[in-house]
Amino acid sequence: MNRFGEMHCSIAQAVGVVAEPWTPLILRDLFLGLRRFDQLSEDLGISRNLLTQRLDRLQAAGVVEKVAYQRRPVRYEYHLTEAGRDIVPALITLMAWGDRWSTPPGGPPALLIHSCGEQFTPTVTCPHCGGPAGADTITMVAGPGAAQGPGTMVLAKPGQ
Amino acid sequence: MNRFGEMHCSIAQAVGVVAEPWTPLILRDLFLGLRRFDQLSEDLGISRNLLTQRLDRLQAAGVVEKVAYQRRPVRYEYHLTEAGRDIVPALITLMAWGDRWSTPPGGPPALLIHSCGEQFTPTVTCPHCGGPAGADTITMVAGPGAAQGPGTMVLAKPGQ
DNA sequence: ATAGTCAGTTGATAAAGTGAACCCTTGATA
DNA sequence: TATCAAGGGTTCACTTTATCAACTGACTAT
Repeated sequence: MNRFGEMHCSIAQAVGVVAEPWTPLILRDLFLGLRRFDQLSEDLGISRNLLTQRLDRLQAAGVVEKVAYQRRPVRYEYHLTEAGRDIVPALITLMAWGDRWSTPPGGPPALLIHSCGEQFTPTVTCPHCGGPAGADTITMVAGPGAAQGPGTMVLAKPGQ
Repeated sequence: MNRFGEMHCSIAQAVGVVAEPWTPLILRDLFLGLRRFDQLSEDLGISRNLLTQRLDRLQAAGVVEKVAYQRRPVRYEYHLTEAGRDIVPALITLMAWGDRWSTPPGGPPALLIHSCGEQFTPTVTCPHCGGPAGADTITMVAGPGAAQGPGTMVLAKPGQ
């Protein structure tokens, strides 16, 4: 766990696990179906020792699992766990932001197809009313676990 | 622009801008209403030279703008631009993930209230059918701007 | 005159990341 | 029996980033 993981903030928690350099791209590749160390290494161009370290940390965080796919010699591949698959909505939301604000020449490199059959841009919504949830439609308030500490100046009440 | 910004992948684009260490937390604080250099520095505990550099990069990326709020002496504060406010859905999706998978003792540090009046957990959906968009309900396919290069092994067609 | 505020800059030290080469187990080939 | 190749790493020298503390500069308030 790094220093972000110690902050009393769920964004910092998430960032501490999945926003280290390269990690979001490792997760994307695992989602897209790459499984093997050498595939990830080749696709991303990340140095191999760092890939080892990242996969270890993701495994420790319960986001990725290492599975032996053969014996003699033992060889492993990496899969997303449930927690890992659950990060996909955040990844595609980031992807939509990237498409919108750094328009690549020639159009978006990738598109999303929903199980309903439509190509779509993911939208973050409130499950009660179905309306969009964005900077203009939400308010963040202190929750039951609010505490003082780094990164909590706004929400934590003094003296708590 | 760092090496992620050069990849032909919208996730890498977004990561290159908003997933450098500390940056998501800077954006969160700006969304929550912190504006001034010293407030950010104190709240986060980030070193001041790195905060300077991060704000410069965010400004260059068009995510943050620097506004003089007084003359004599000139003093600046930082605001989210439209692109910056548009990253909020991704931030709260990450926050929901953090709440779900690293349950903090005492409950979540922060809660979200939607403009409809309800406290909610953000959901990523397909705008056509309204259904949830997650690892099990989406497919990623090559888009018009697909190209070969680092991080594109799965989607880009060989020979393109 | 002295102290304090704000928004940084400077510089020494420590931590992370890079790139290339090497290692180990094993199956296949010469 | 070499020896080659595949897969999944580890080691090491080097470069880049980050941290921490102190300092600067332009002012205002006392």
